[in-house]
Amino acid sequence: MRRDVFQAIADPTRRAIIGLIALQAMTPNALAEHFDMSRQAVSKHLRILTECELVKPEQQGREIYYLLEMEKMKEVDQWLEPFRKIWVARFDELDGVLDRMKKKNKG
Amino acid sequence: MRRDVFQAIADPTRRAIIGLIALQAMTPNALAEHFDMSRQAVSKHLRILTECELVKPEQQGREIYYLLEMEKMKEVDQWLEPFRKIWVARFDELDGVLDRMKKKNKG
DNA sequence: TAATTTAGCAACCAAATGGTTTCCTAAATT
DNA sequence: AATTTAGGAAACCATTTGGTTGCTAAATTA
Repeated sequence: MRRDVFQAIADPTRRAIIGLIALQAMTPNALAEHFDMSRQAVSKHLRILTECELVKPEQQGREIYYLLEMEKMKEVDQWLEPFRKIWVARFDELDGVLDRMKKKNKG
Repeated sequence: MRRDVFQAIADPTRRAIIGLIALQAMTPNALAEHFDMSRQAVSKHLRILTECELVKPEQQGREIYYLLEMEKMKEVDQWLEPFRKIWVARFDELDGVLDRMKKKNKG
């Protein structure tokens, strides 16, 4: 099976989990309360997130807190980077067009 | 089935397709030459990308050029935004720490 | 007009997903 | 010592994925 960030964020439940633990580390039980599914289903998502290294389990007594590995999130950002450049370039282009239009109207 | 940007970019072949057509619109056959799989397999990925509205087919004679819908890519960027804020905040925090260290060494 | 090229569509298949339920172990509580 | 609680592991299931091959239709070329 594929185990990378893109696989990790493909599922909406997993994106929601990421959103929740970004605010604060949480246990599987606490997380499960936010979803309409069994604790085990959430645990499975946590396992995938752990395998993708987007999340790190930290034992605390009999509880396990899952924390977000922010570094891994940057991989998505990095993949996006060249595309962001393209749309910024297009915006600048449009900017130039608008500029020329203004000048034309003035003159 | 789920049909959103995150599903679209989950597959490495699809990410590669996106990368290729970001440079220039391409036909399924032209795309297939870049991969070690059948033209039909690539076409299936194009269908998913089209359903996710990340790509737009444009008929030209008997050829169909697929172009990237850059706007849709921004949805990933938008989802990332709050997380980016967090890691920027952490960097600033670290910055503050380094600053205080410097001052301590000076004094 | 006949042959070729482009590309979508359908059927098929093995493997992966996303969920369930049941079971087990280890800590914490009584 | 017995019980409750937290949470992982396994078995199971339906659906989806990602690939294959074979077909057809339309446009192009000879």
